[in-house]
Amino acid sequence: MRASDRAYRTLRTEVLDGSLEPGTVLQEVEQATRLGVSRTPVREALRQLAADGLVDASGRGAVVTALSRDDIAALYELREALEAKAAALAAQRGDAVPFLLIRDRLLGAPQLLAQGEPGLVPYFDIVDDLDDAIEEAAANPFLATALRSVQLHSARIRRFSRHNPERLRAAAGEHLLIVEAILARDAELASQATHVHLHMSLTNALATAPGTVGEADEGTALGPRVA
Amino acid sequence: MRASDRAYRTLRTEVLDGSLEPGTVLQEVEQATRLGVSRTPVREALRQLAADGLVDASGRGAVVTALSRDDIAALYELREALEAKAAALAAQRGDAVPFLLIRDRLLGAPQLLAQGEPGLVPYFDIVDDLDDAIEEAAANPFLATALRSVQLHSARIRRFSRHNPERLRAAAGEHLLIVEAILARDAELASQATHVHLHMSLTNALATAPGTVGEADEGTALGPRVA
DNA sequence: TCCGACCGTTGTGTATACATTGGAGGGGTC
DNA sequence: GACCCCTCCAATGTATACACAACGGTCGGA
Repeated sequence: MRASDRAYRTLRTEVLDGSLEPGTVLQEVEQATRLGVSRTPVREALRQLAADGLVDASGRGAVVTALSRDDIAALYELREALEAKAAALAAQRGDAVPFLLIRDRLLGAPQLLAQGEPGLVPYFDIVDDLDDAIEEAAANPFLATALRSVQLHSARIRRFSRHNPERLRAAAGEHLLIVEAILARDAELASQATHVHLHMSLTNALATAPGTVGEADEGTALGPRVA
Repeated sequence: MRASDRAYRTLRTEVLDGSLEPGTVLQEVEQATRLGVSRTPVREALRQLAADGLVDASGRGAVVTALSRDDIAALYELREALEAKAAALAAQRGDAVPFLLIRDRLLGAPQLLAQGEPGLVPYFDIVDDLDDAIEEAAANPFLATALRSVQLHSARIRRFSRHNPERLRAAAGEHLLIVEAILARDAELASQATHVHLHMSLTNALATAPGTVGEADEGTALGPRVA
């Protein structure tokens, strides 16, 4: 694998899981040293992250972007537009088979979630596979690109709902409803069920998320951190 | 301005206006020579174009992407989801002033279009300013990013409607309806008016566009061209 | 003591040299 | 004659060197 890809994936993972907090300044030389590659692939990775909206490259050094509560609300507005459309298209066009499989897996989700922490990974695998199945069924490359972008940012929020099993159980039910609507080829219902799911999800996210995702509580006057 | 920005803008303009046709292979050394810069900024520009979806960078050399009729339909599906949402948000949140100004300008659009070719630039300026005003009024940075992406691809299609004054006059009326809905703070109407406009626009685009936008009719067996 | 200018340091932008990979073409063999 | 393999070449990937611009610190003057 190319060094630039490794650099990109490493940095992206660190931004998504919060080990690189918002406000962190990523400097080319510094990251090149840390990642054991030269500046060239790091530059490329930082440009990519900037295109993703995960860092802000204006000026000197790339700064990891913050996700304010307003940003989360805005992200969900976009998700609603995109995912409702995607669900509707999937209901119209999609092949039933993958959704049948996902339905079965979703029916087992409450058991998974009852296991606590170890069940979370397989649970989120189901949700991710559902996203992929809808994206595939919608058969629209432009929509797919836009969906991947919002999924990227949504991943930064997900870690807050990880510790809310009650919400996850409810979400599993909402996902099931979406799958049923797609299987019934009811585009309108699929769209509305998605709308409902995102509304509940946003409510939970805003209730769970701190003022600004990942922003350090200590030392706001310390200026940007350099990692 | 940075050399990489100049390279990016030059290449992007050439892709959008069709002077670099789909299938054209853009090689780093070649473009570096042509644009009078080194490979480094060209690499950056090509990466950016790939992120935009204007070139396909898989494998060796970046290939200018084609826009099939299916792609155009898919693009309009995404536009509908995004622009309907944006118009609705603009109706809910937007400041009326910019839309009042645009309404006045749109009322003069038929006169502009009656001038033929010289009126086209100011006409499309009005449309672009309306897009910007809606984007601004929607006050959603994620939606704004997605909108800019579809506008980029839409620009590749626009040159087909340039020579259809009748359609442009109708489109001006549809835009006016959207503006009126936003001014009336009627989110549902703004959304539906956008839906209608895009439906008509797509119908026209598919009627006007060749099988694959910009694809050479001669020599499909010649393999990719190198520019 | 405070303000401003100059210089040093640091970081990014660009160019170029070197490494590596992928592919095309030719030759050999089955 | 066709297919496979080997070799060579060209284009991309990576590293590094150089140039320029911005920020900070210090020194001098008011």
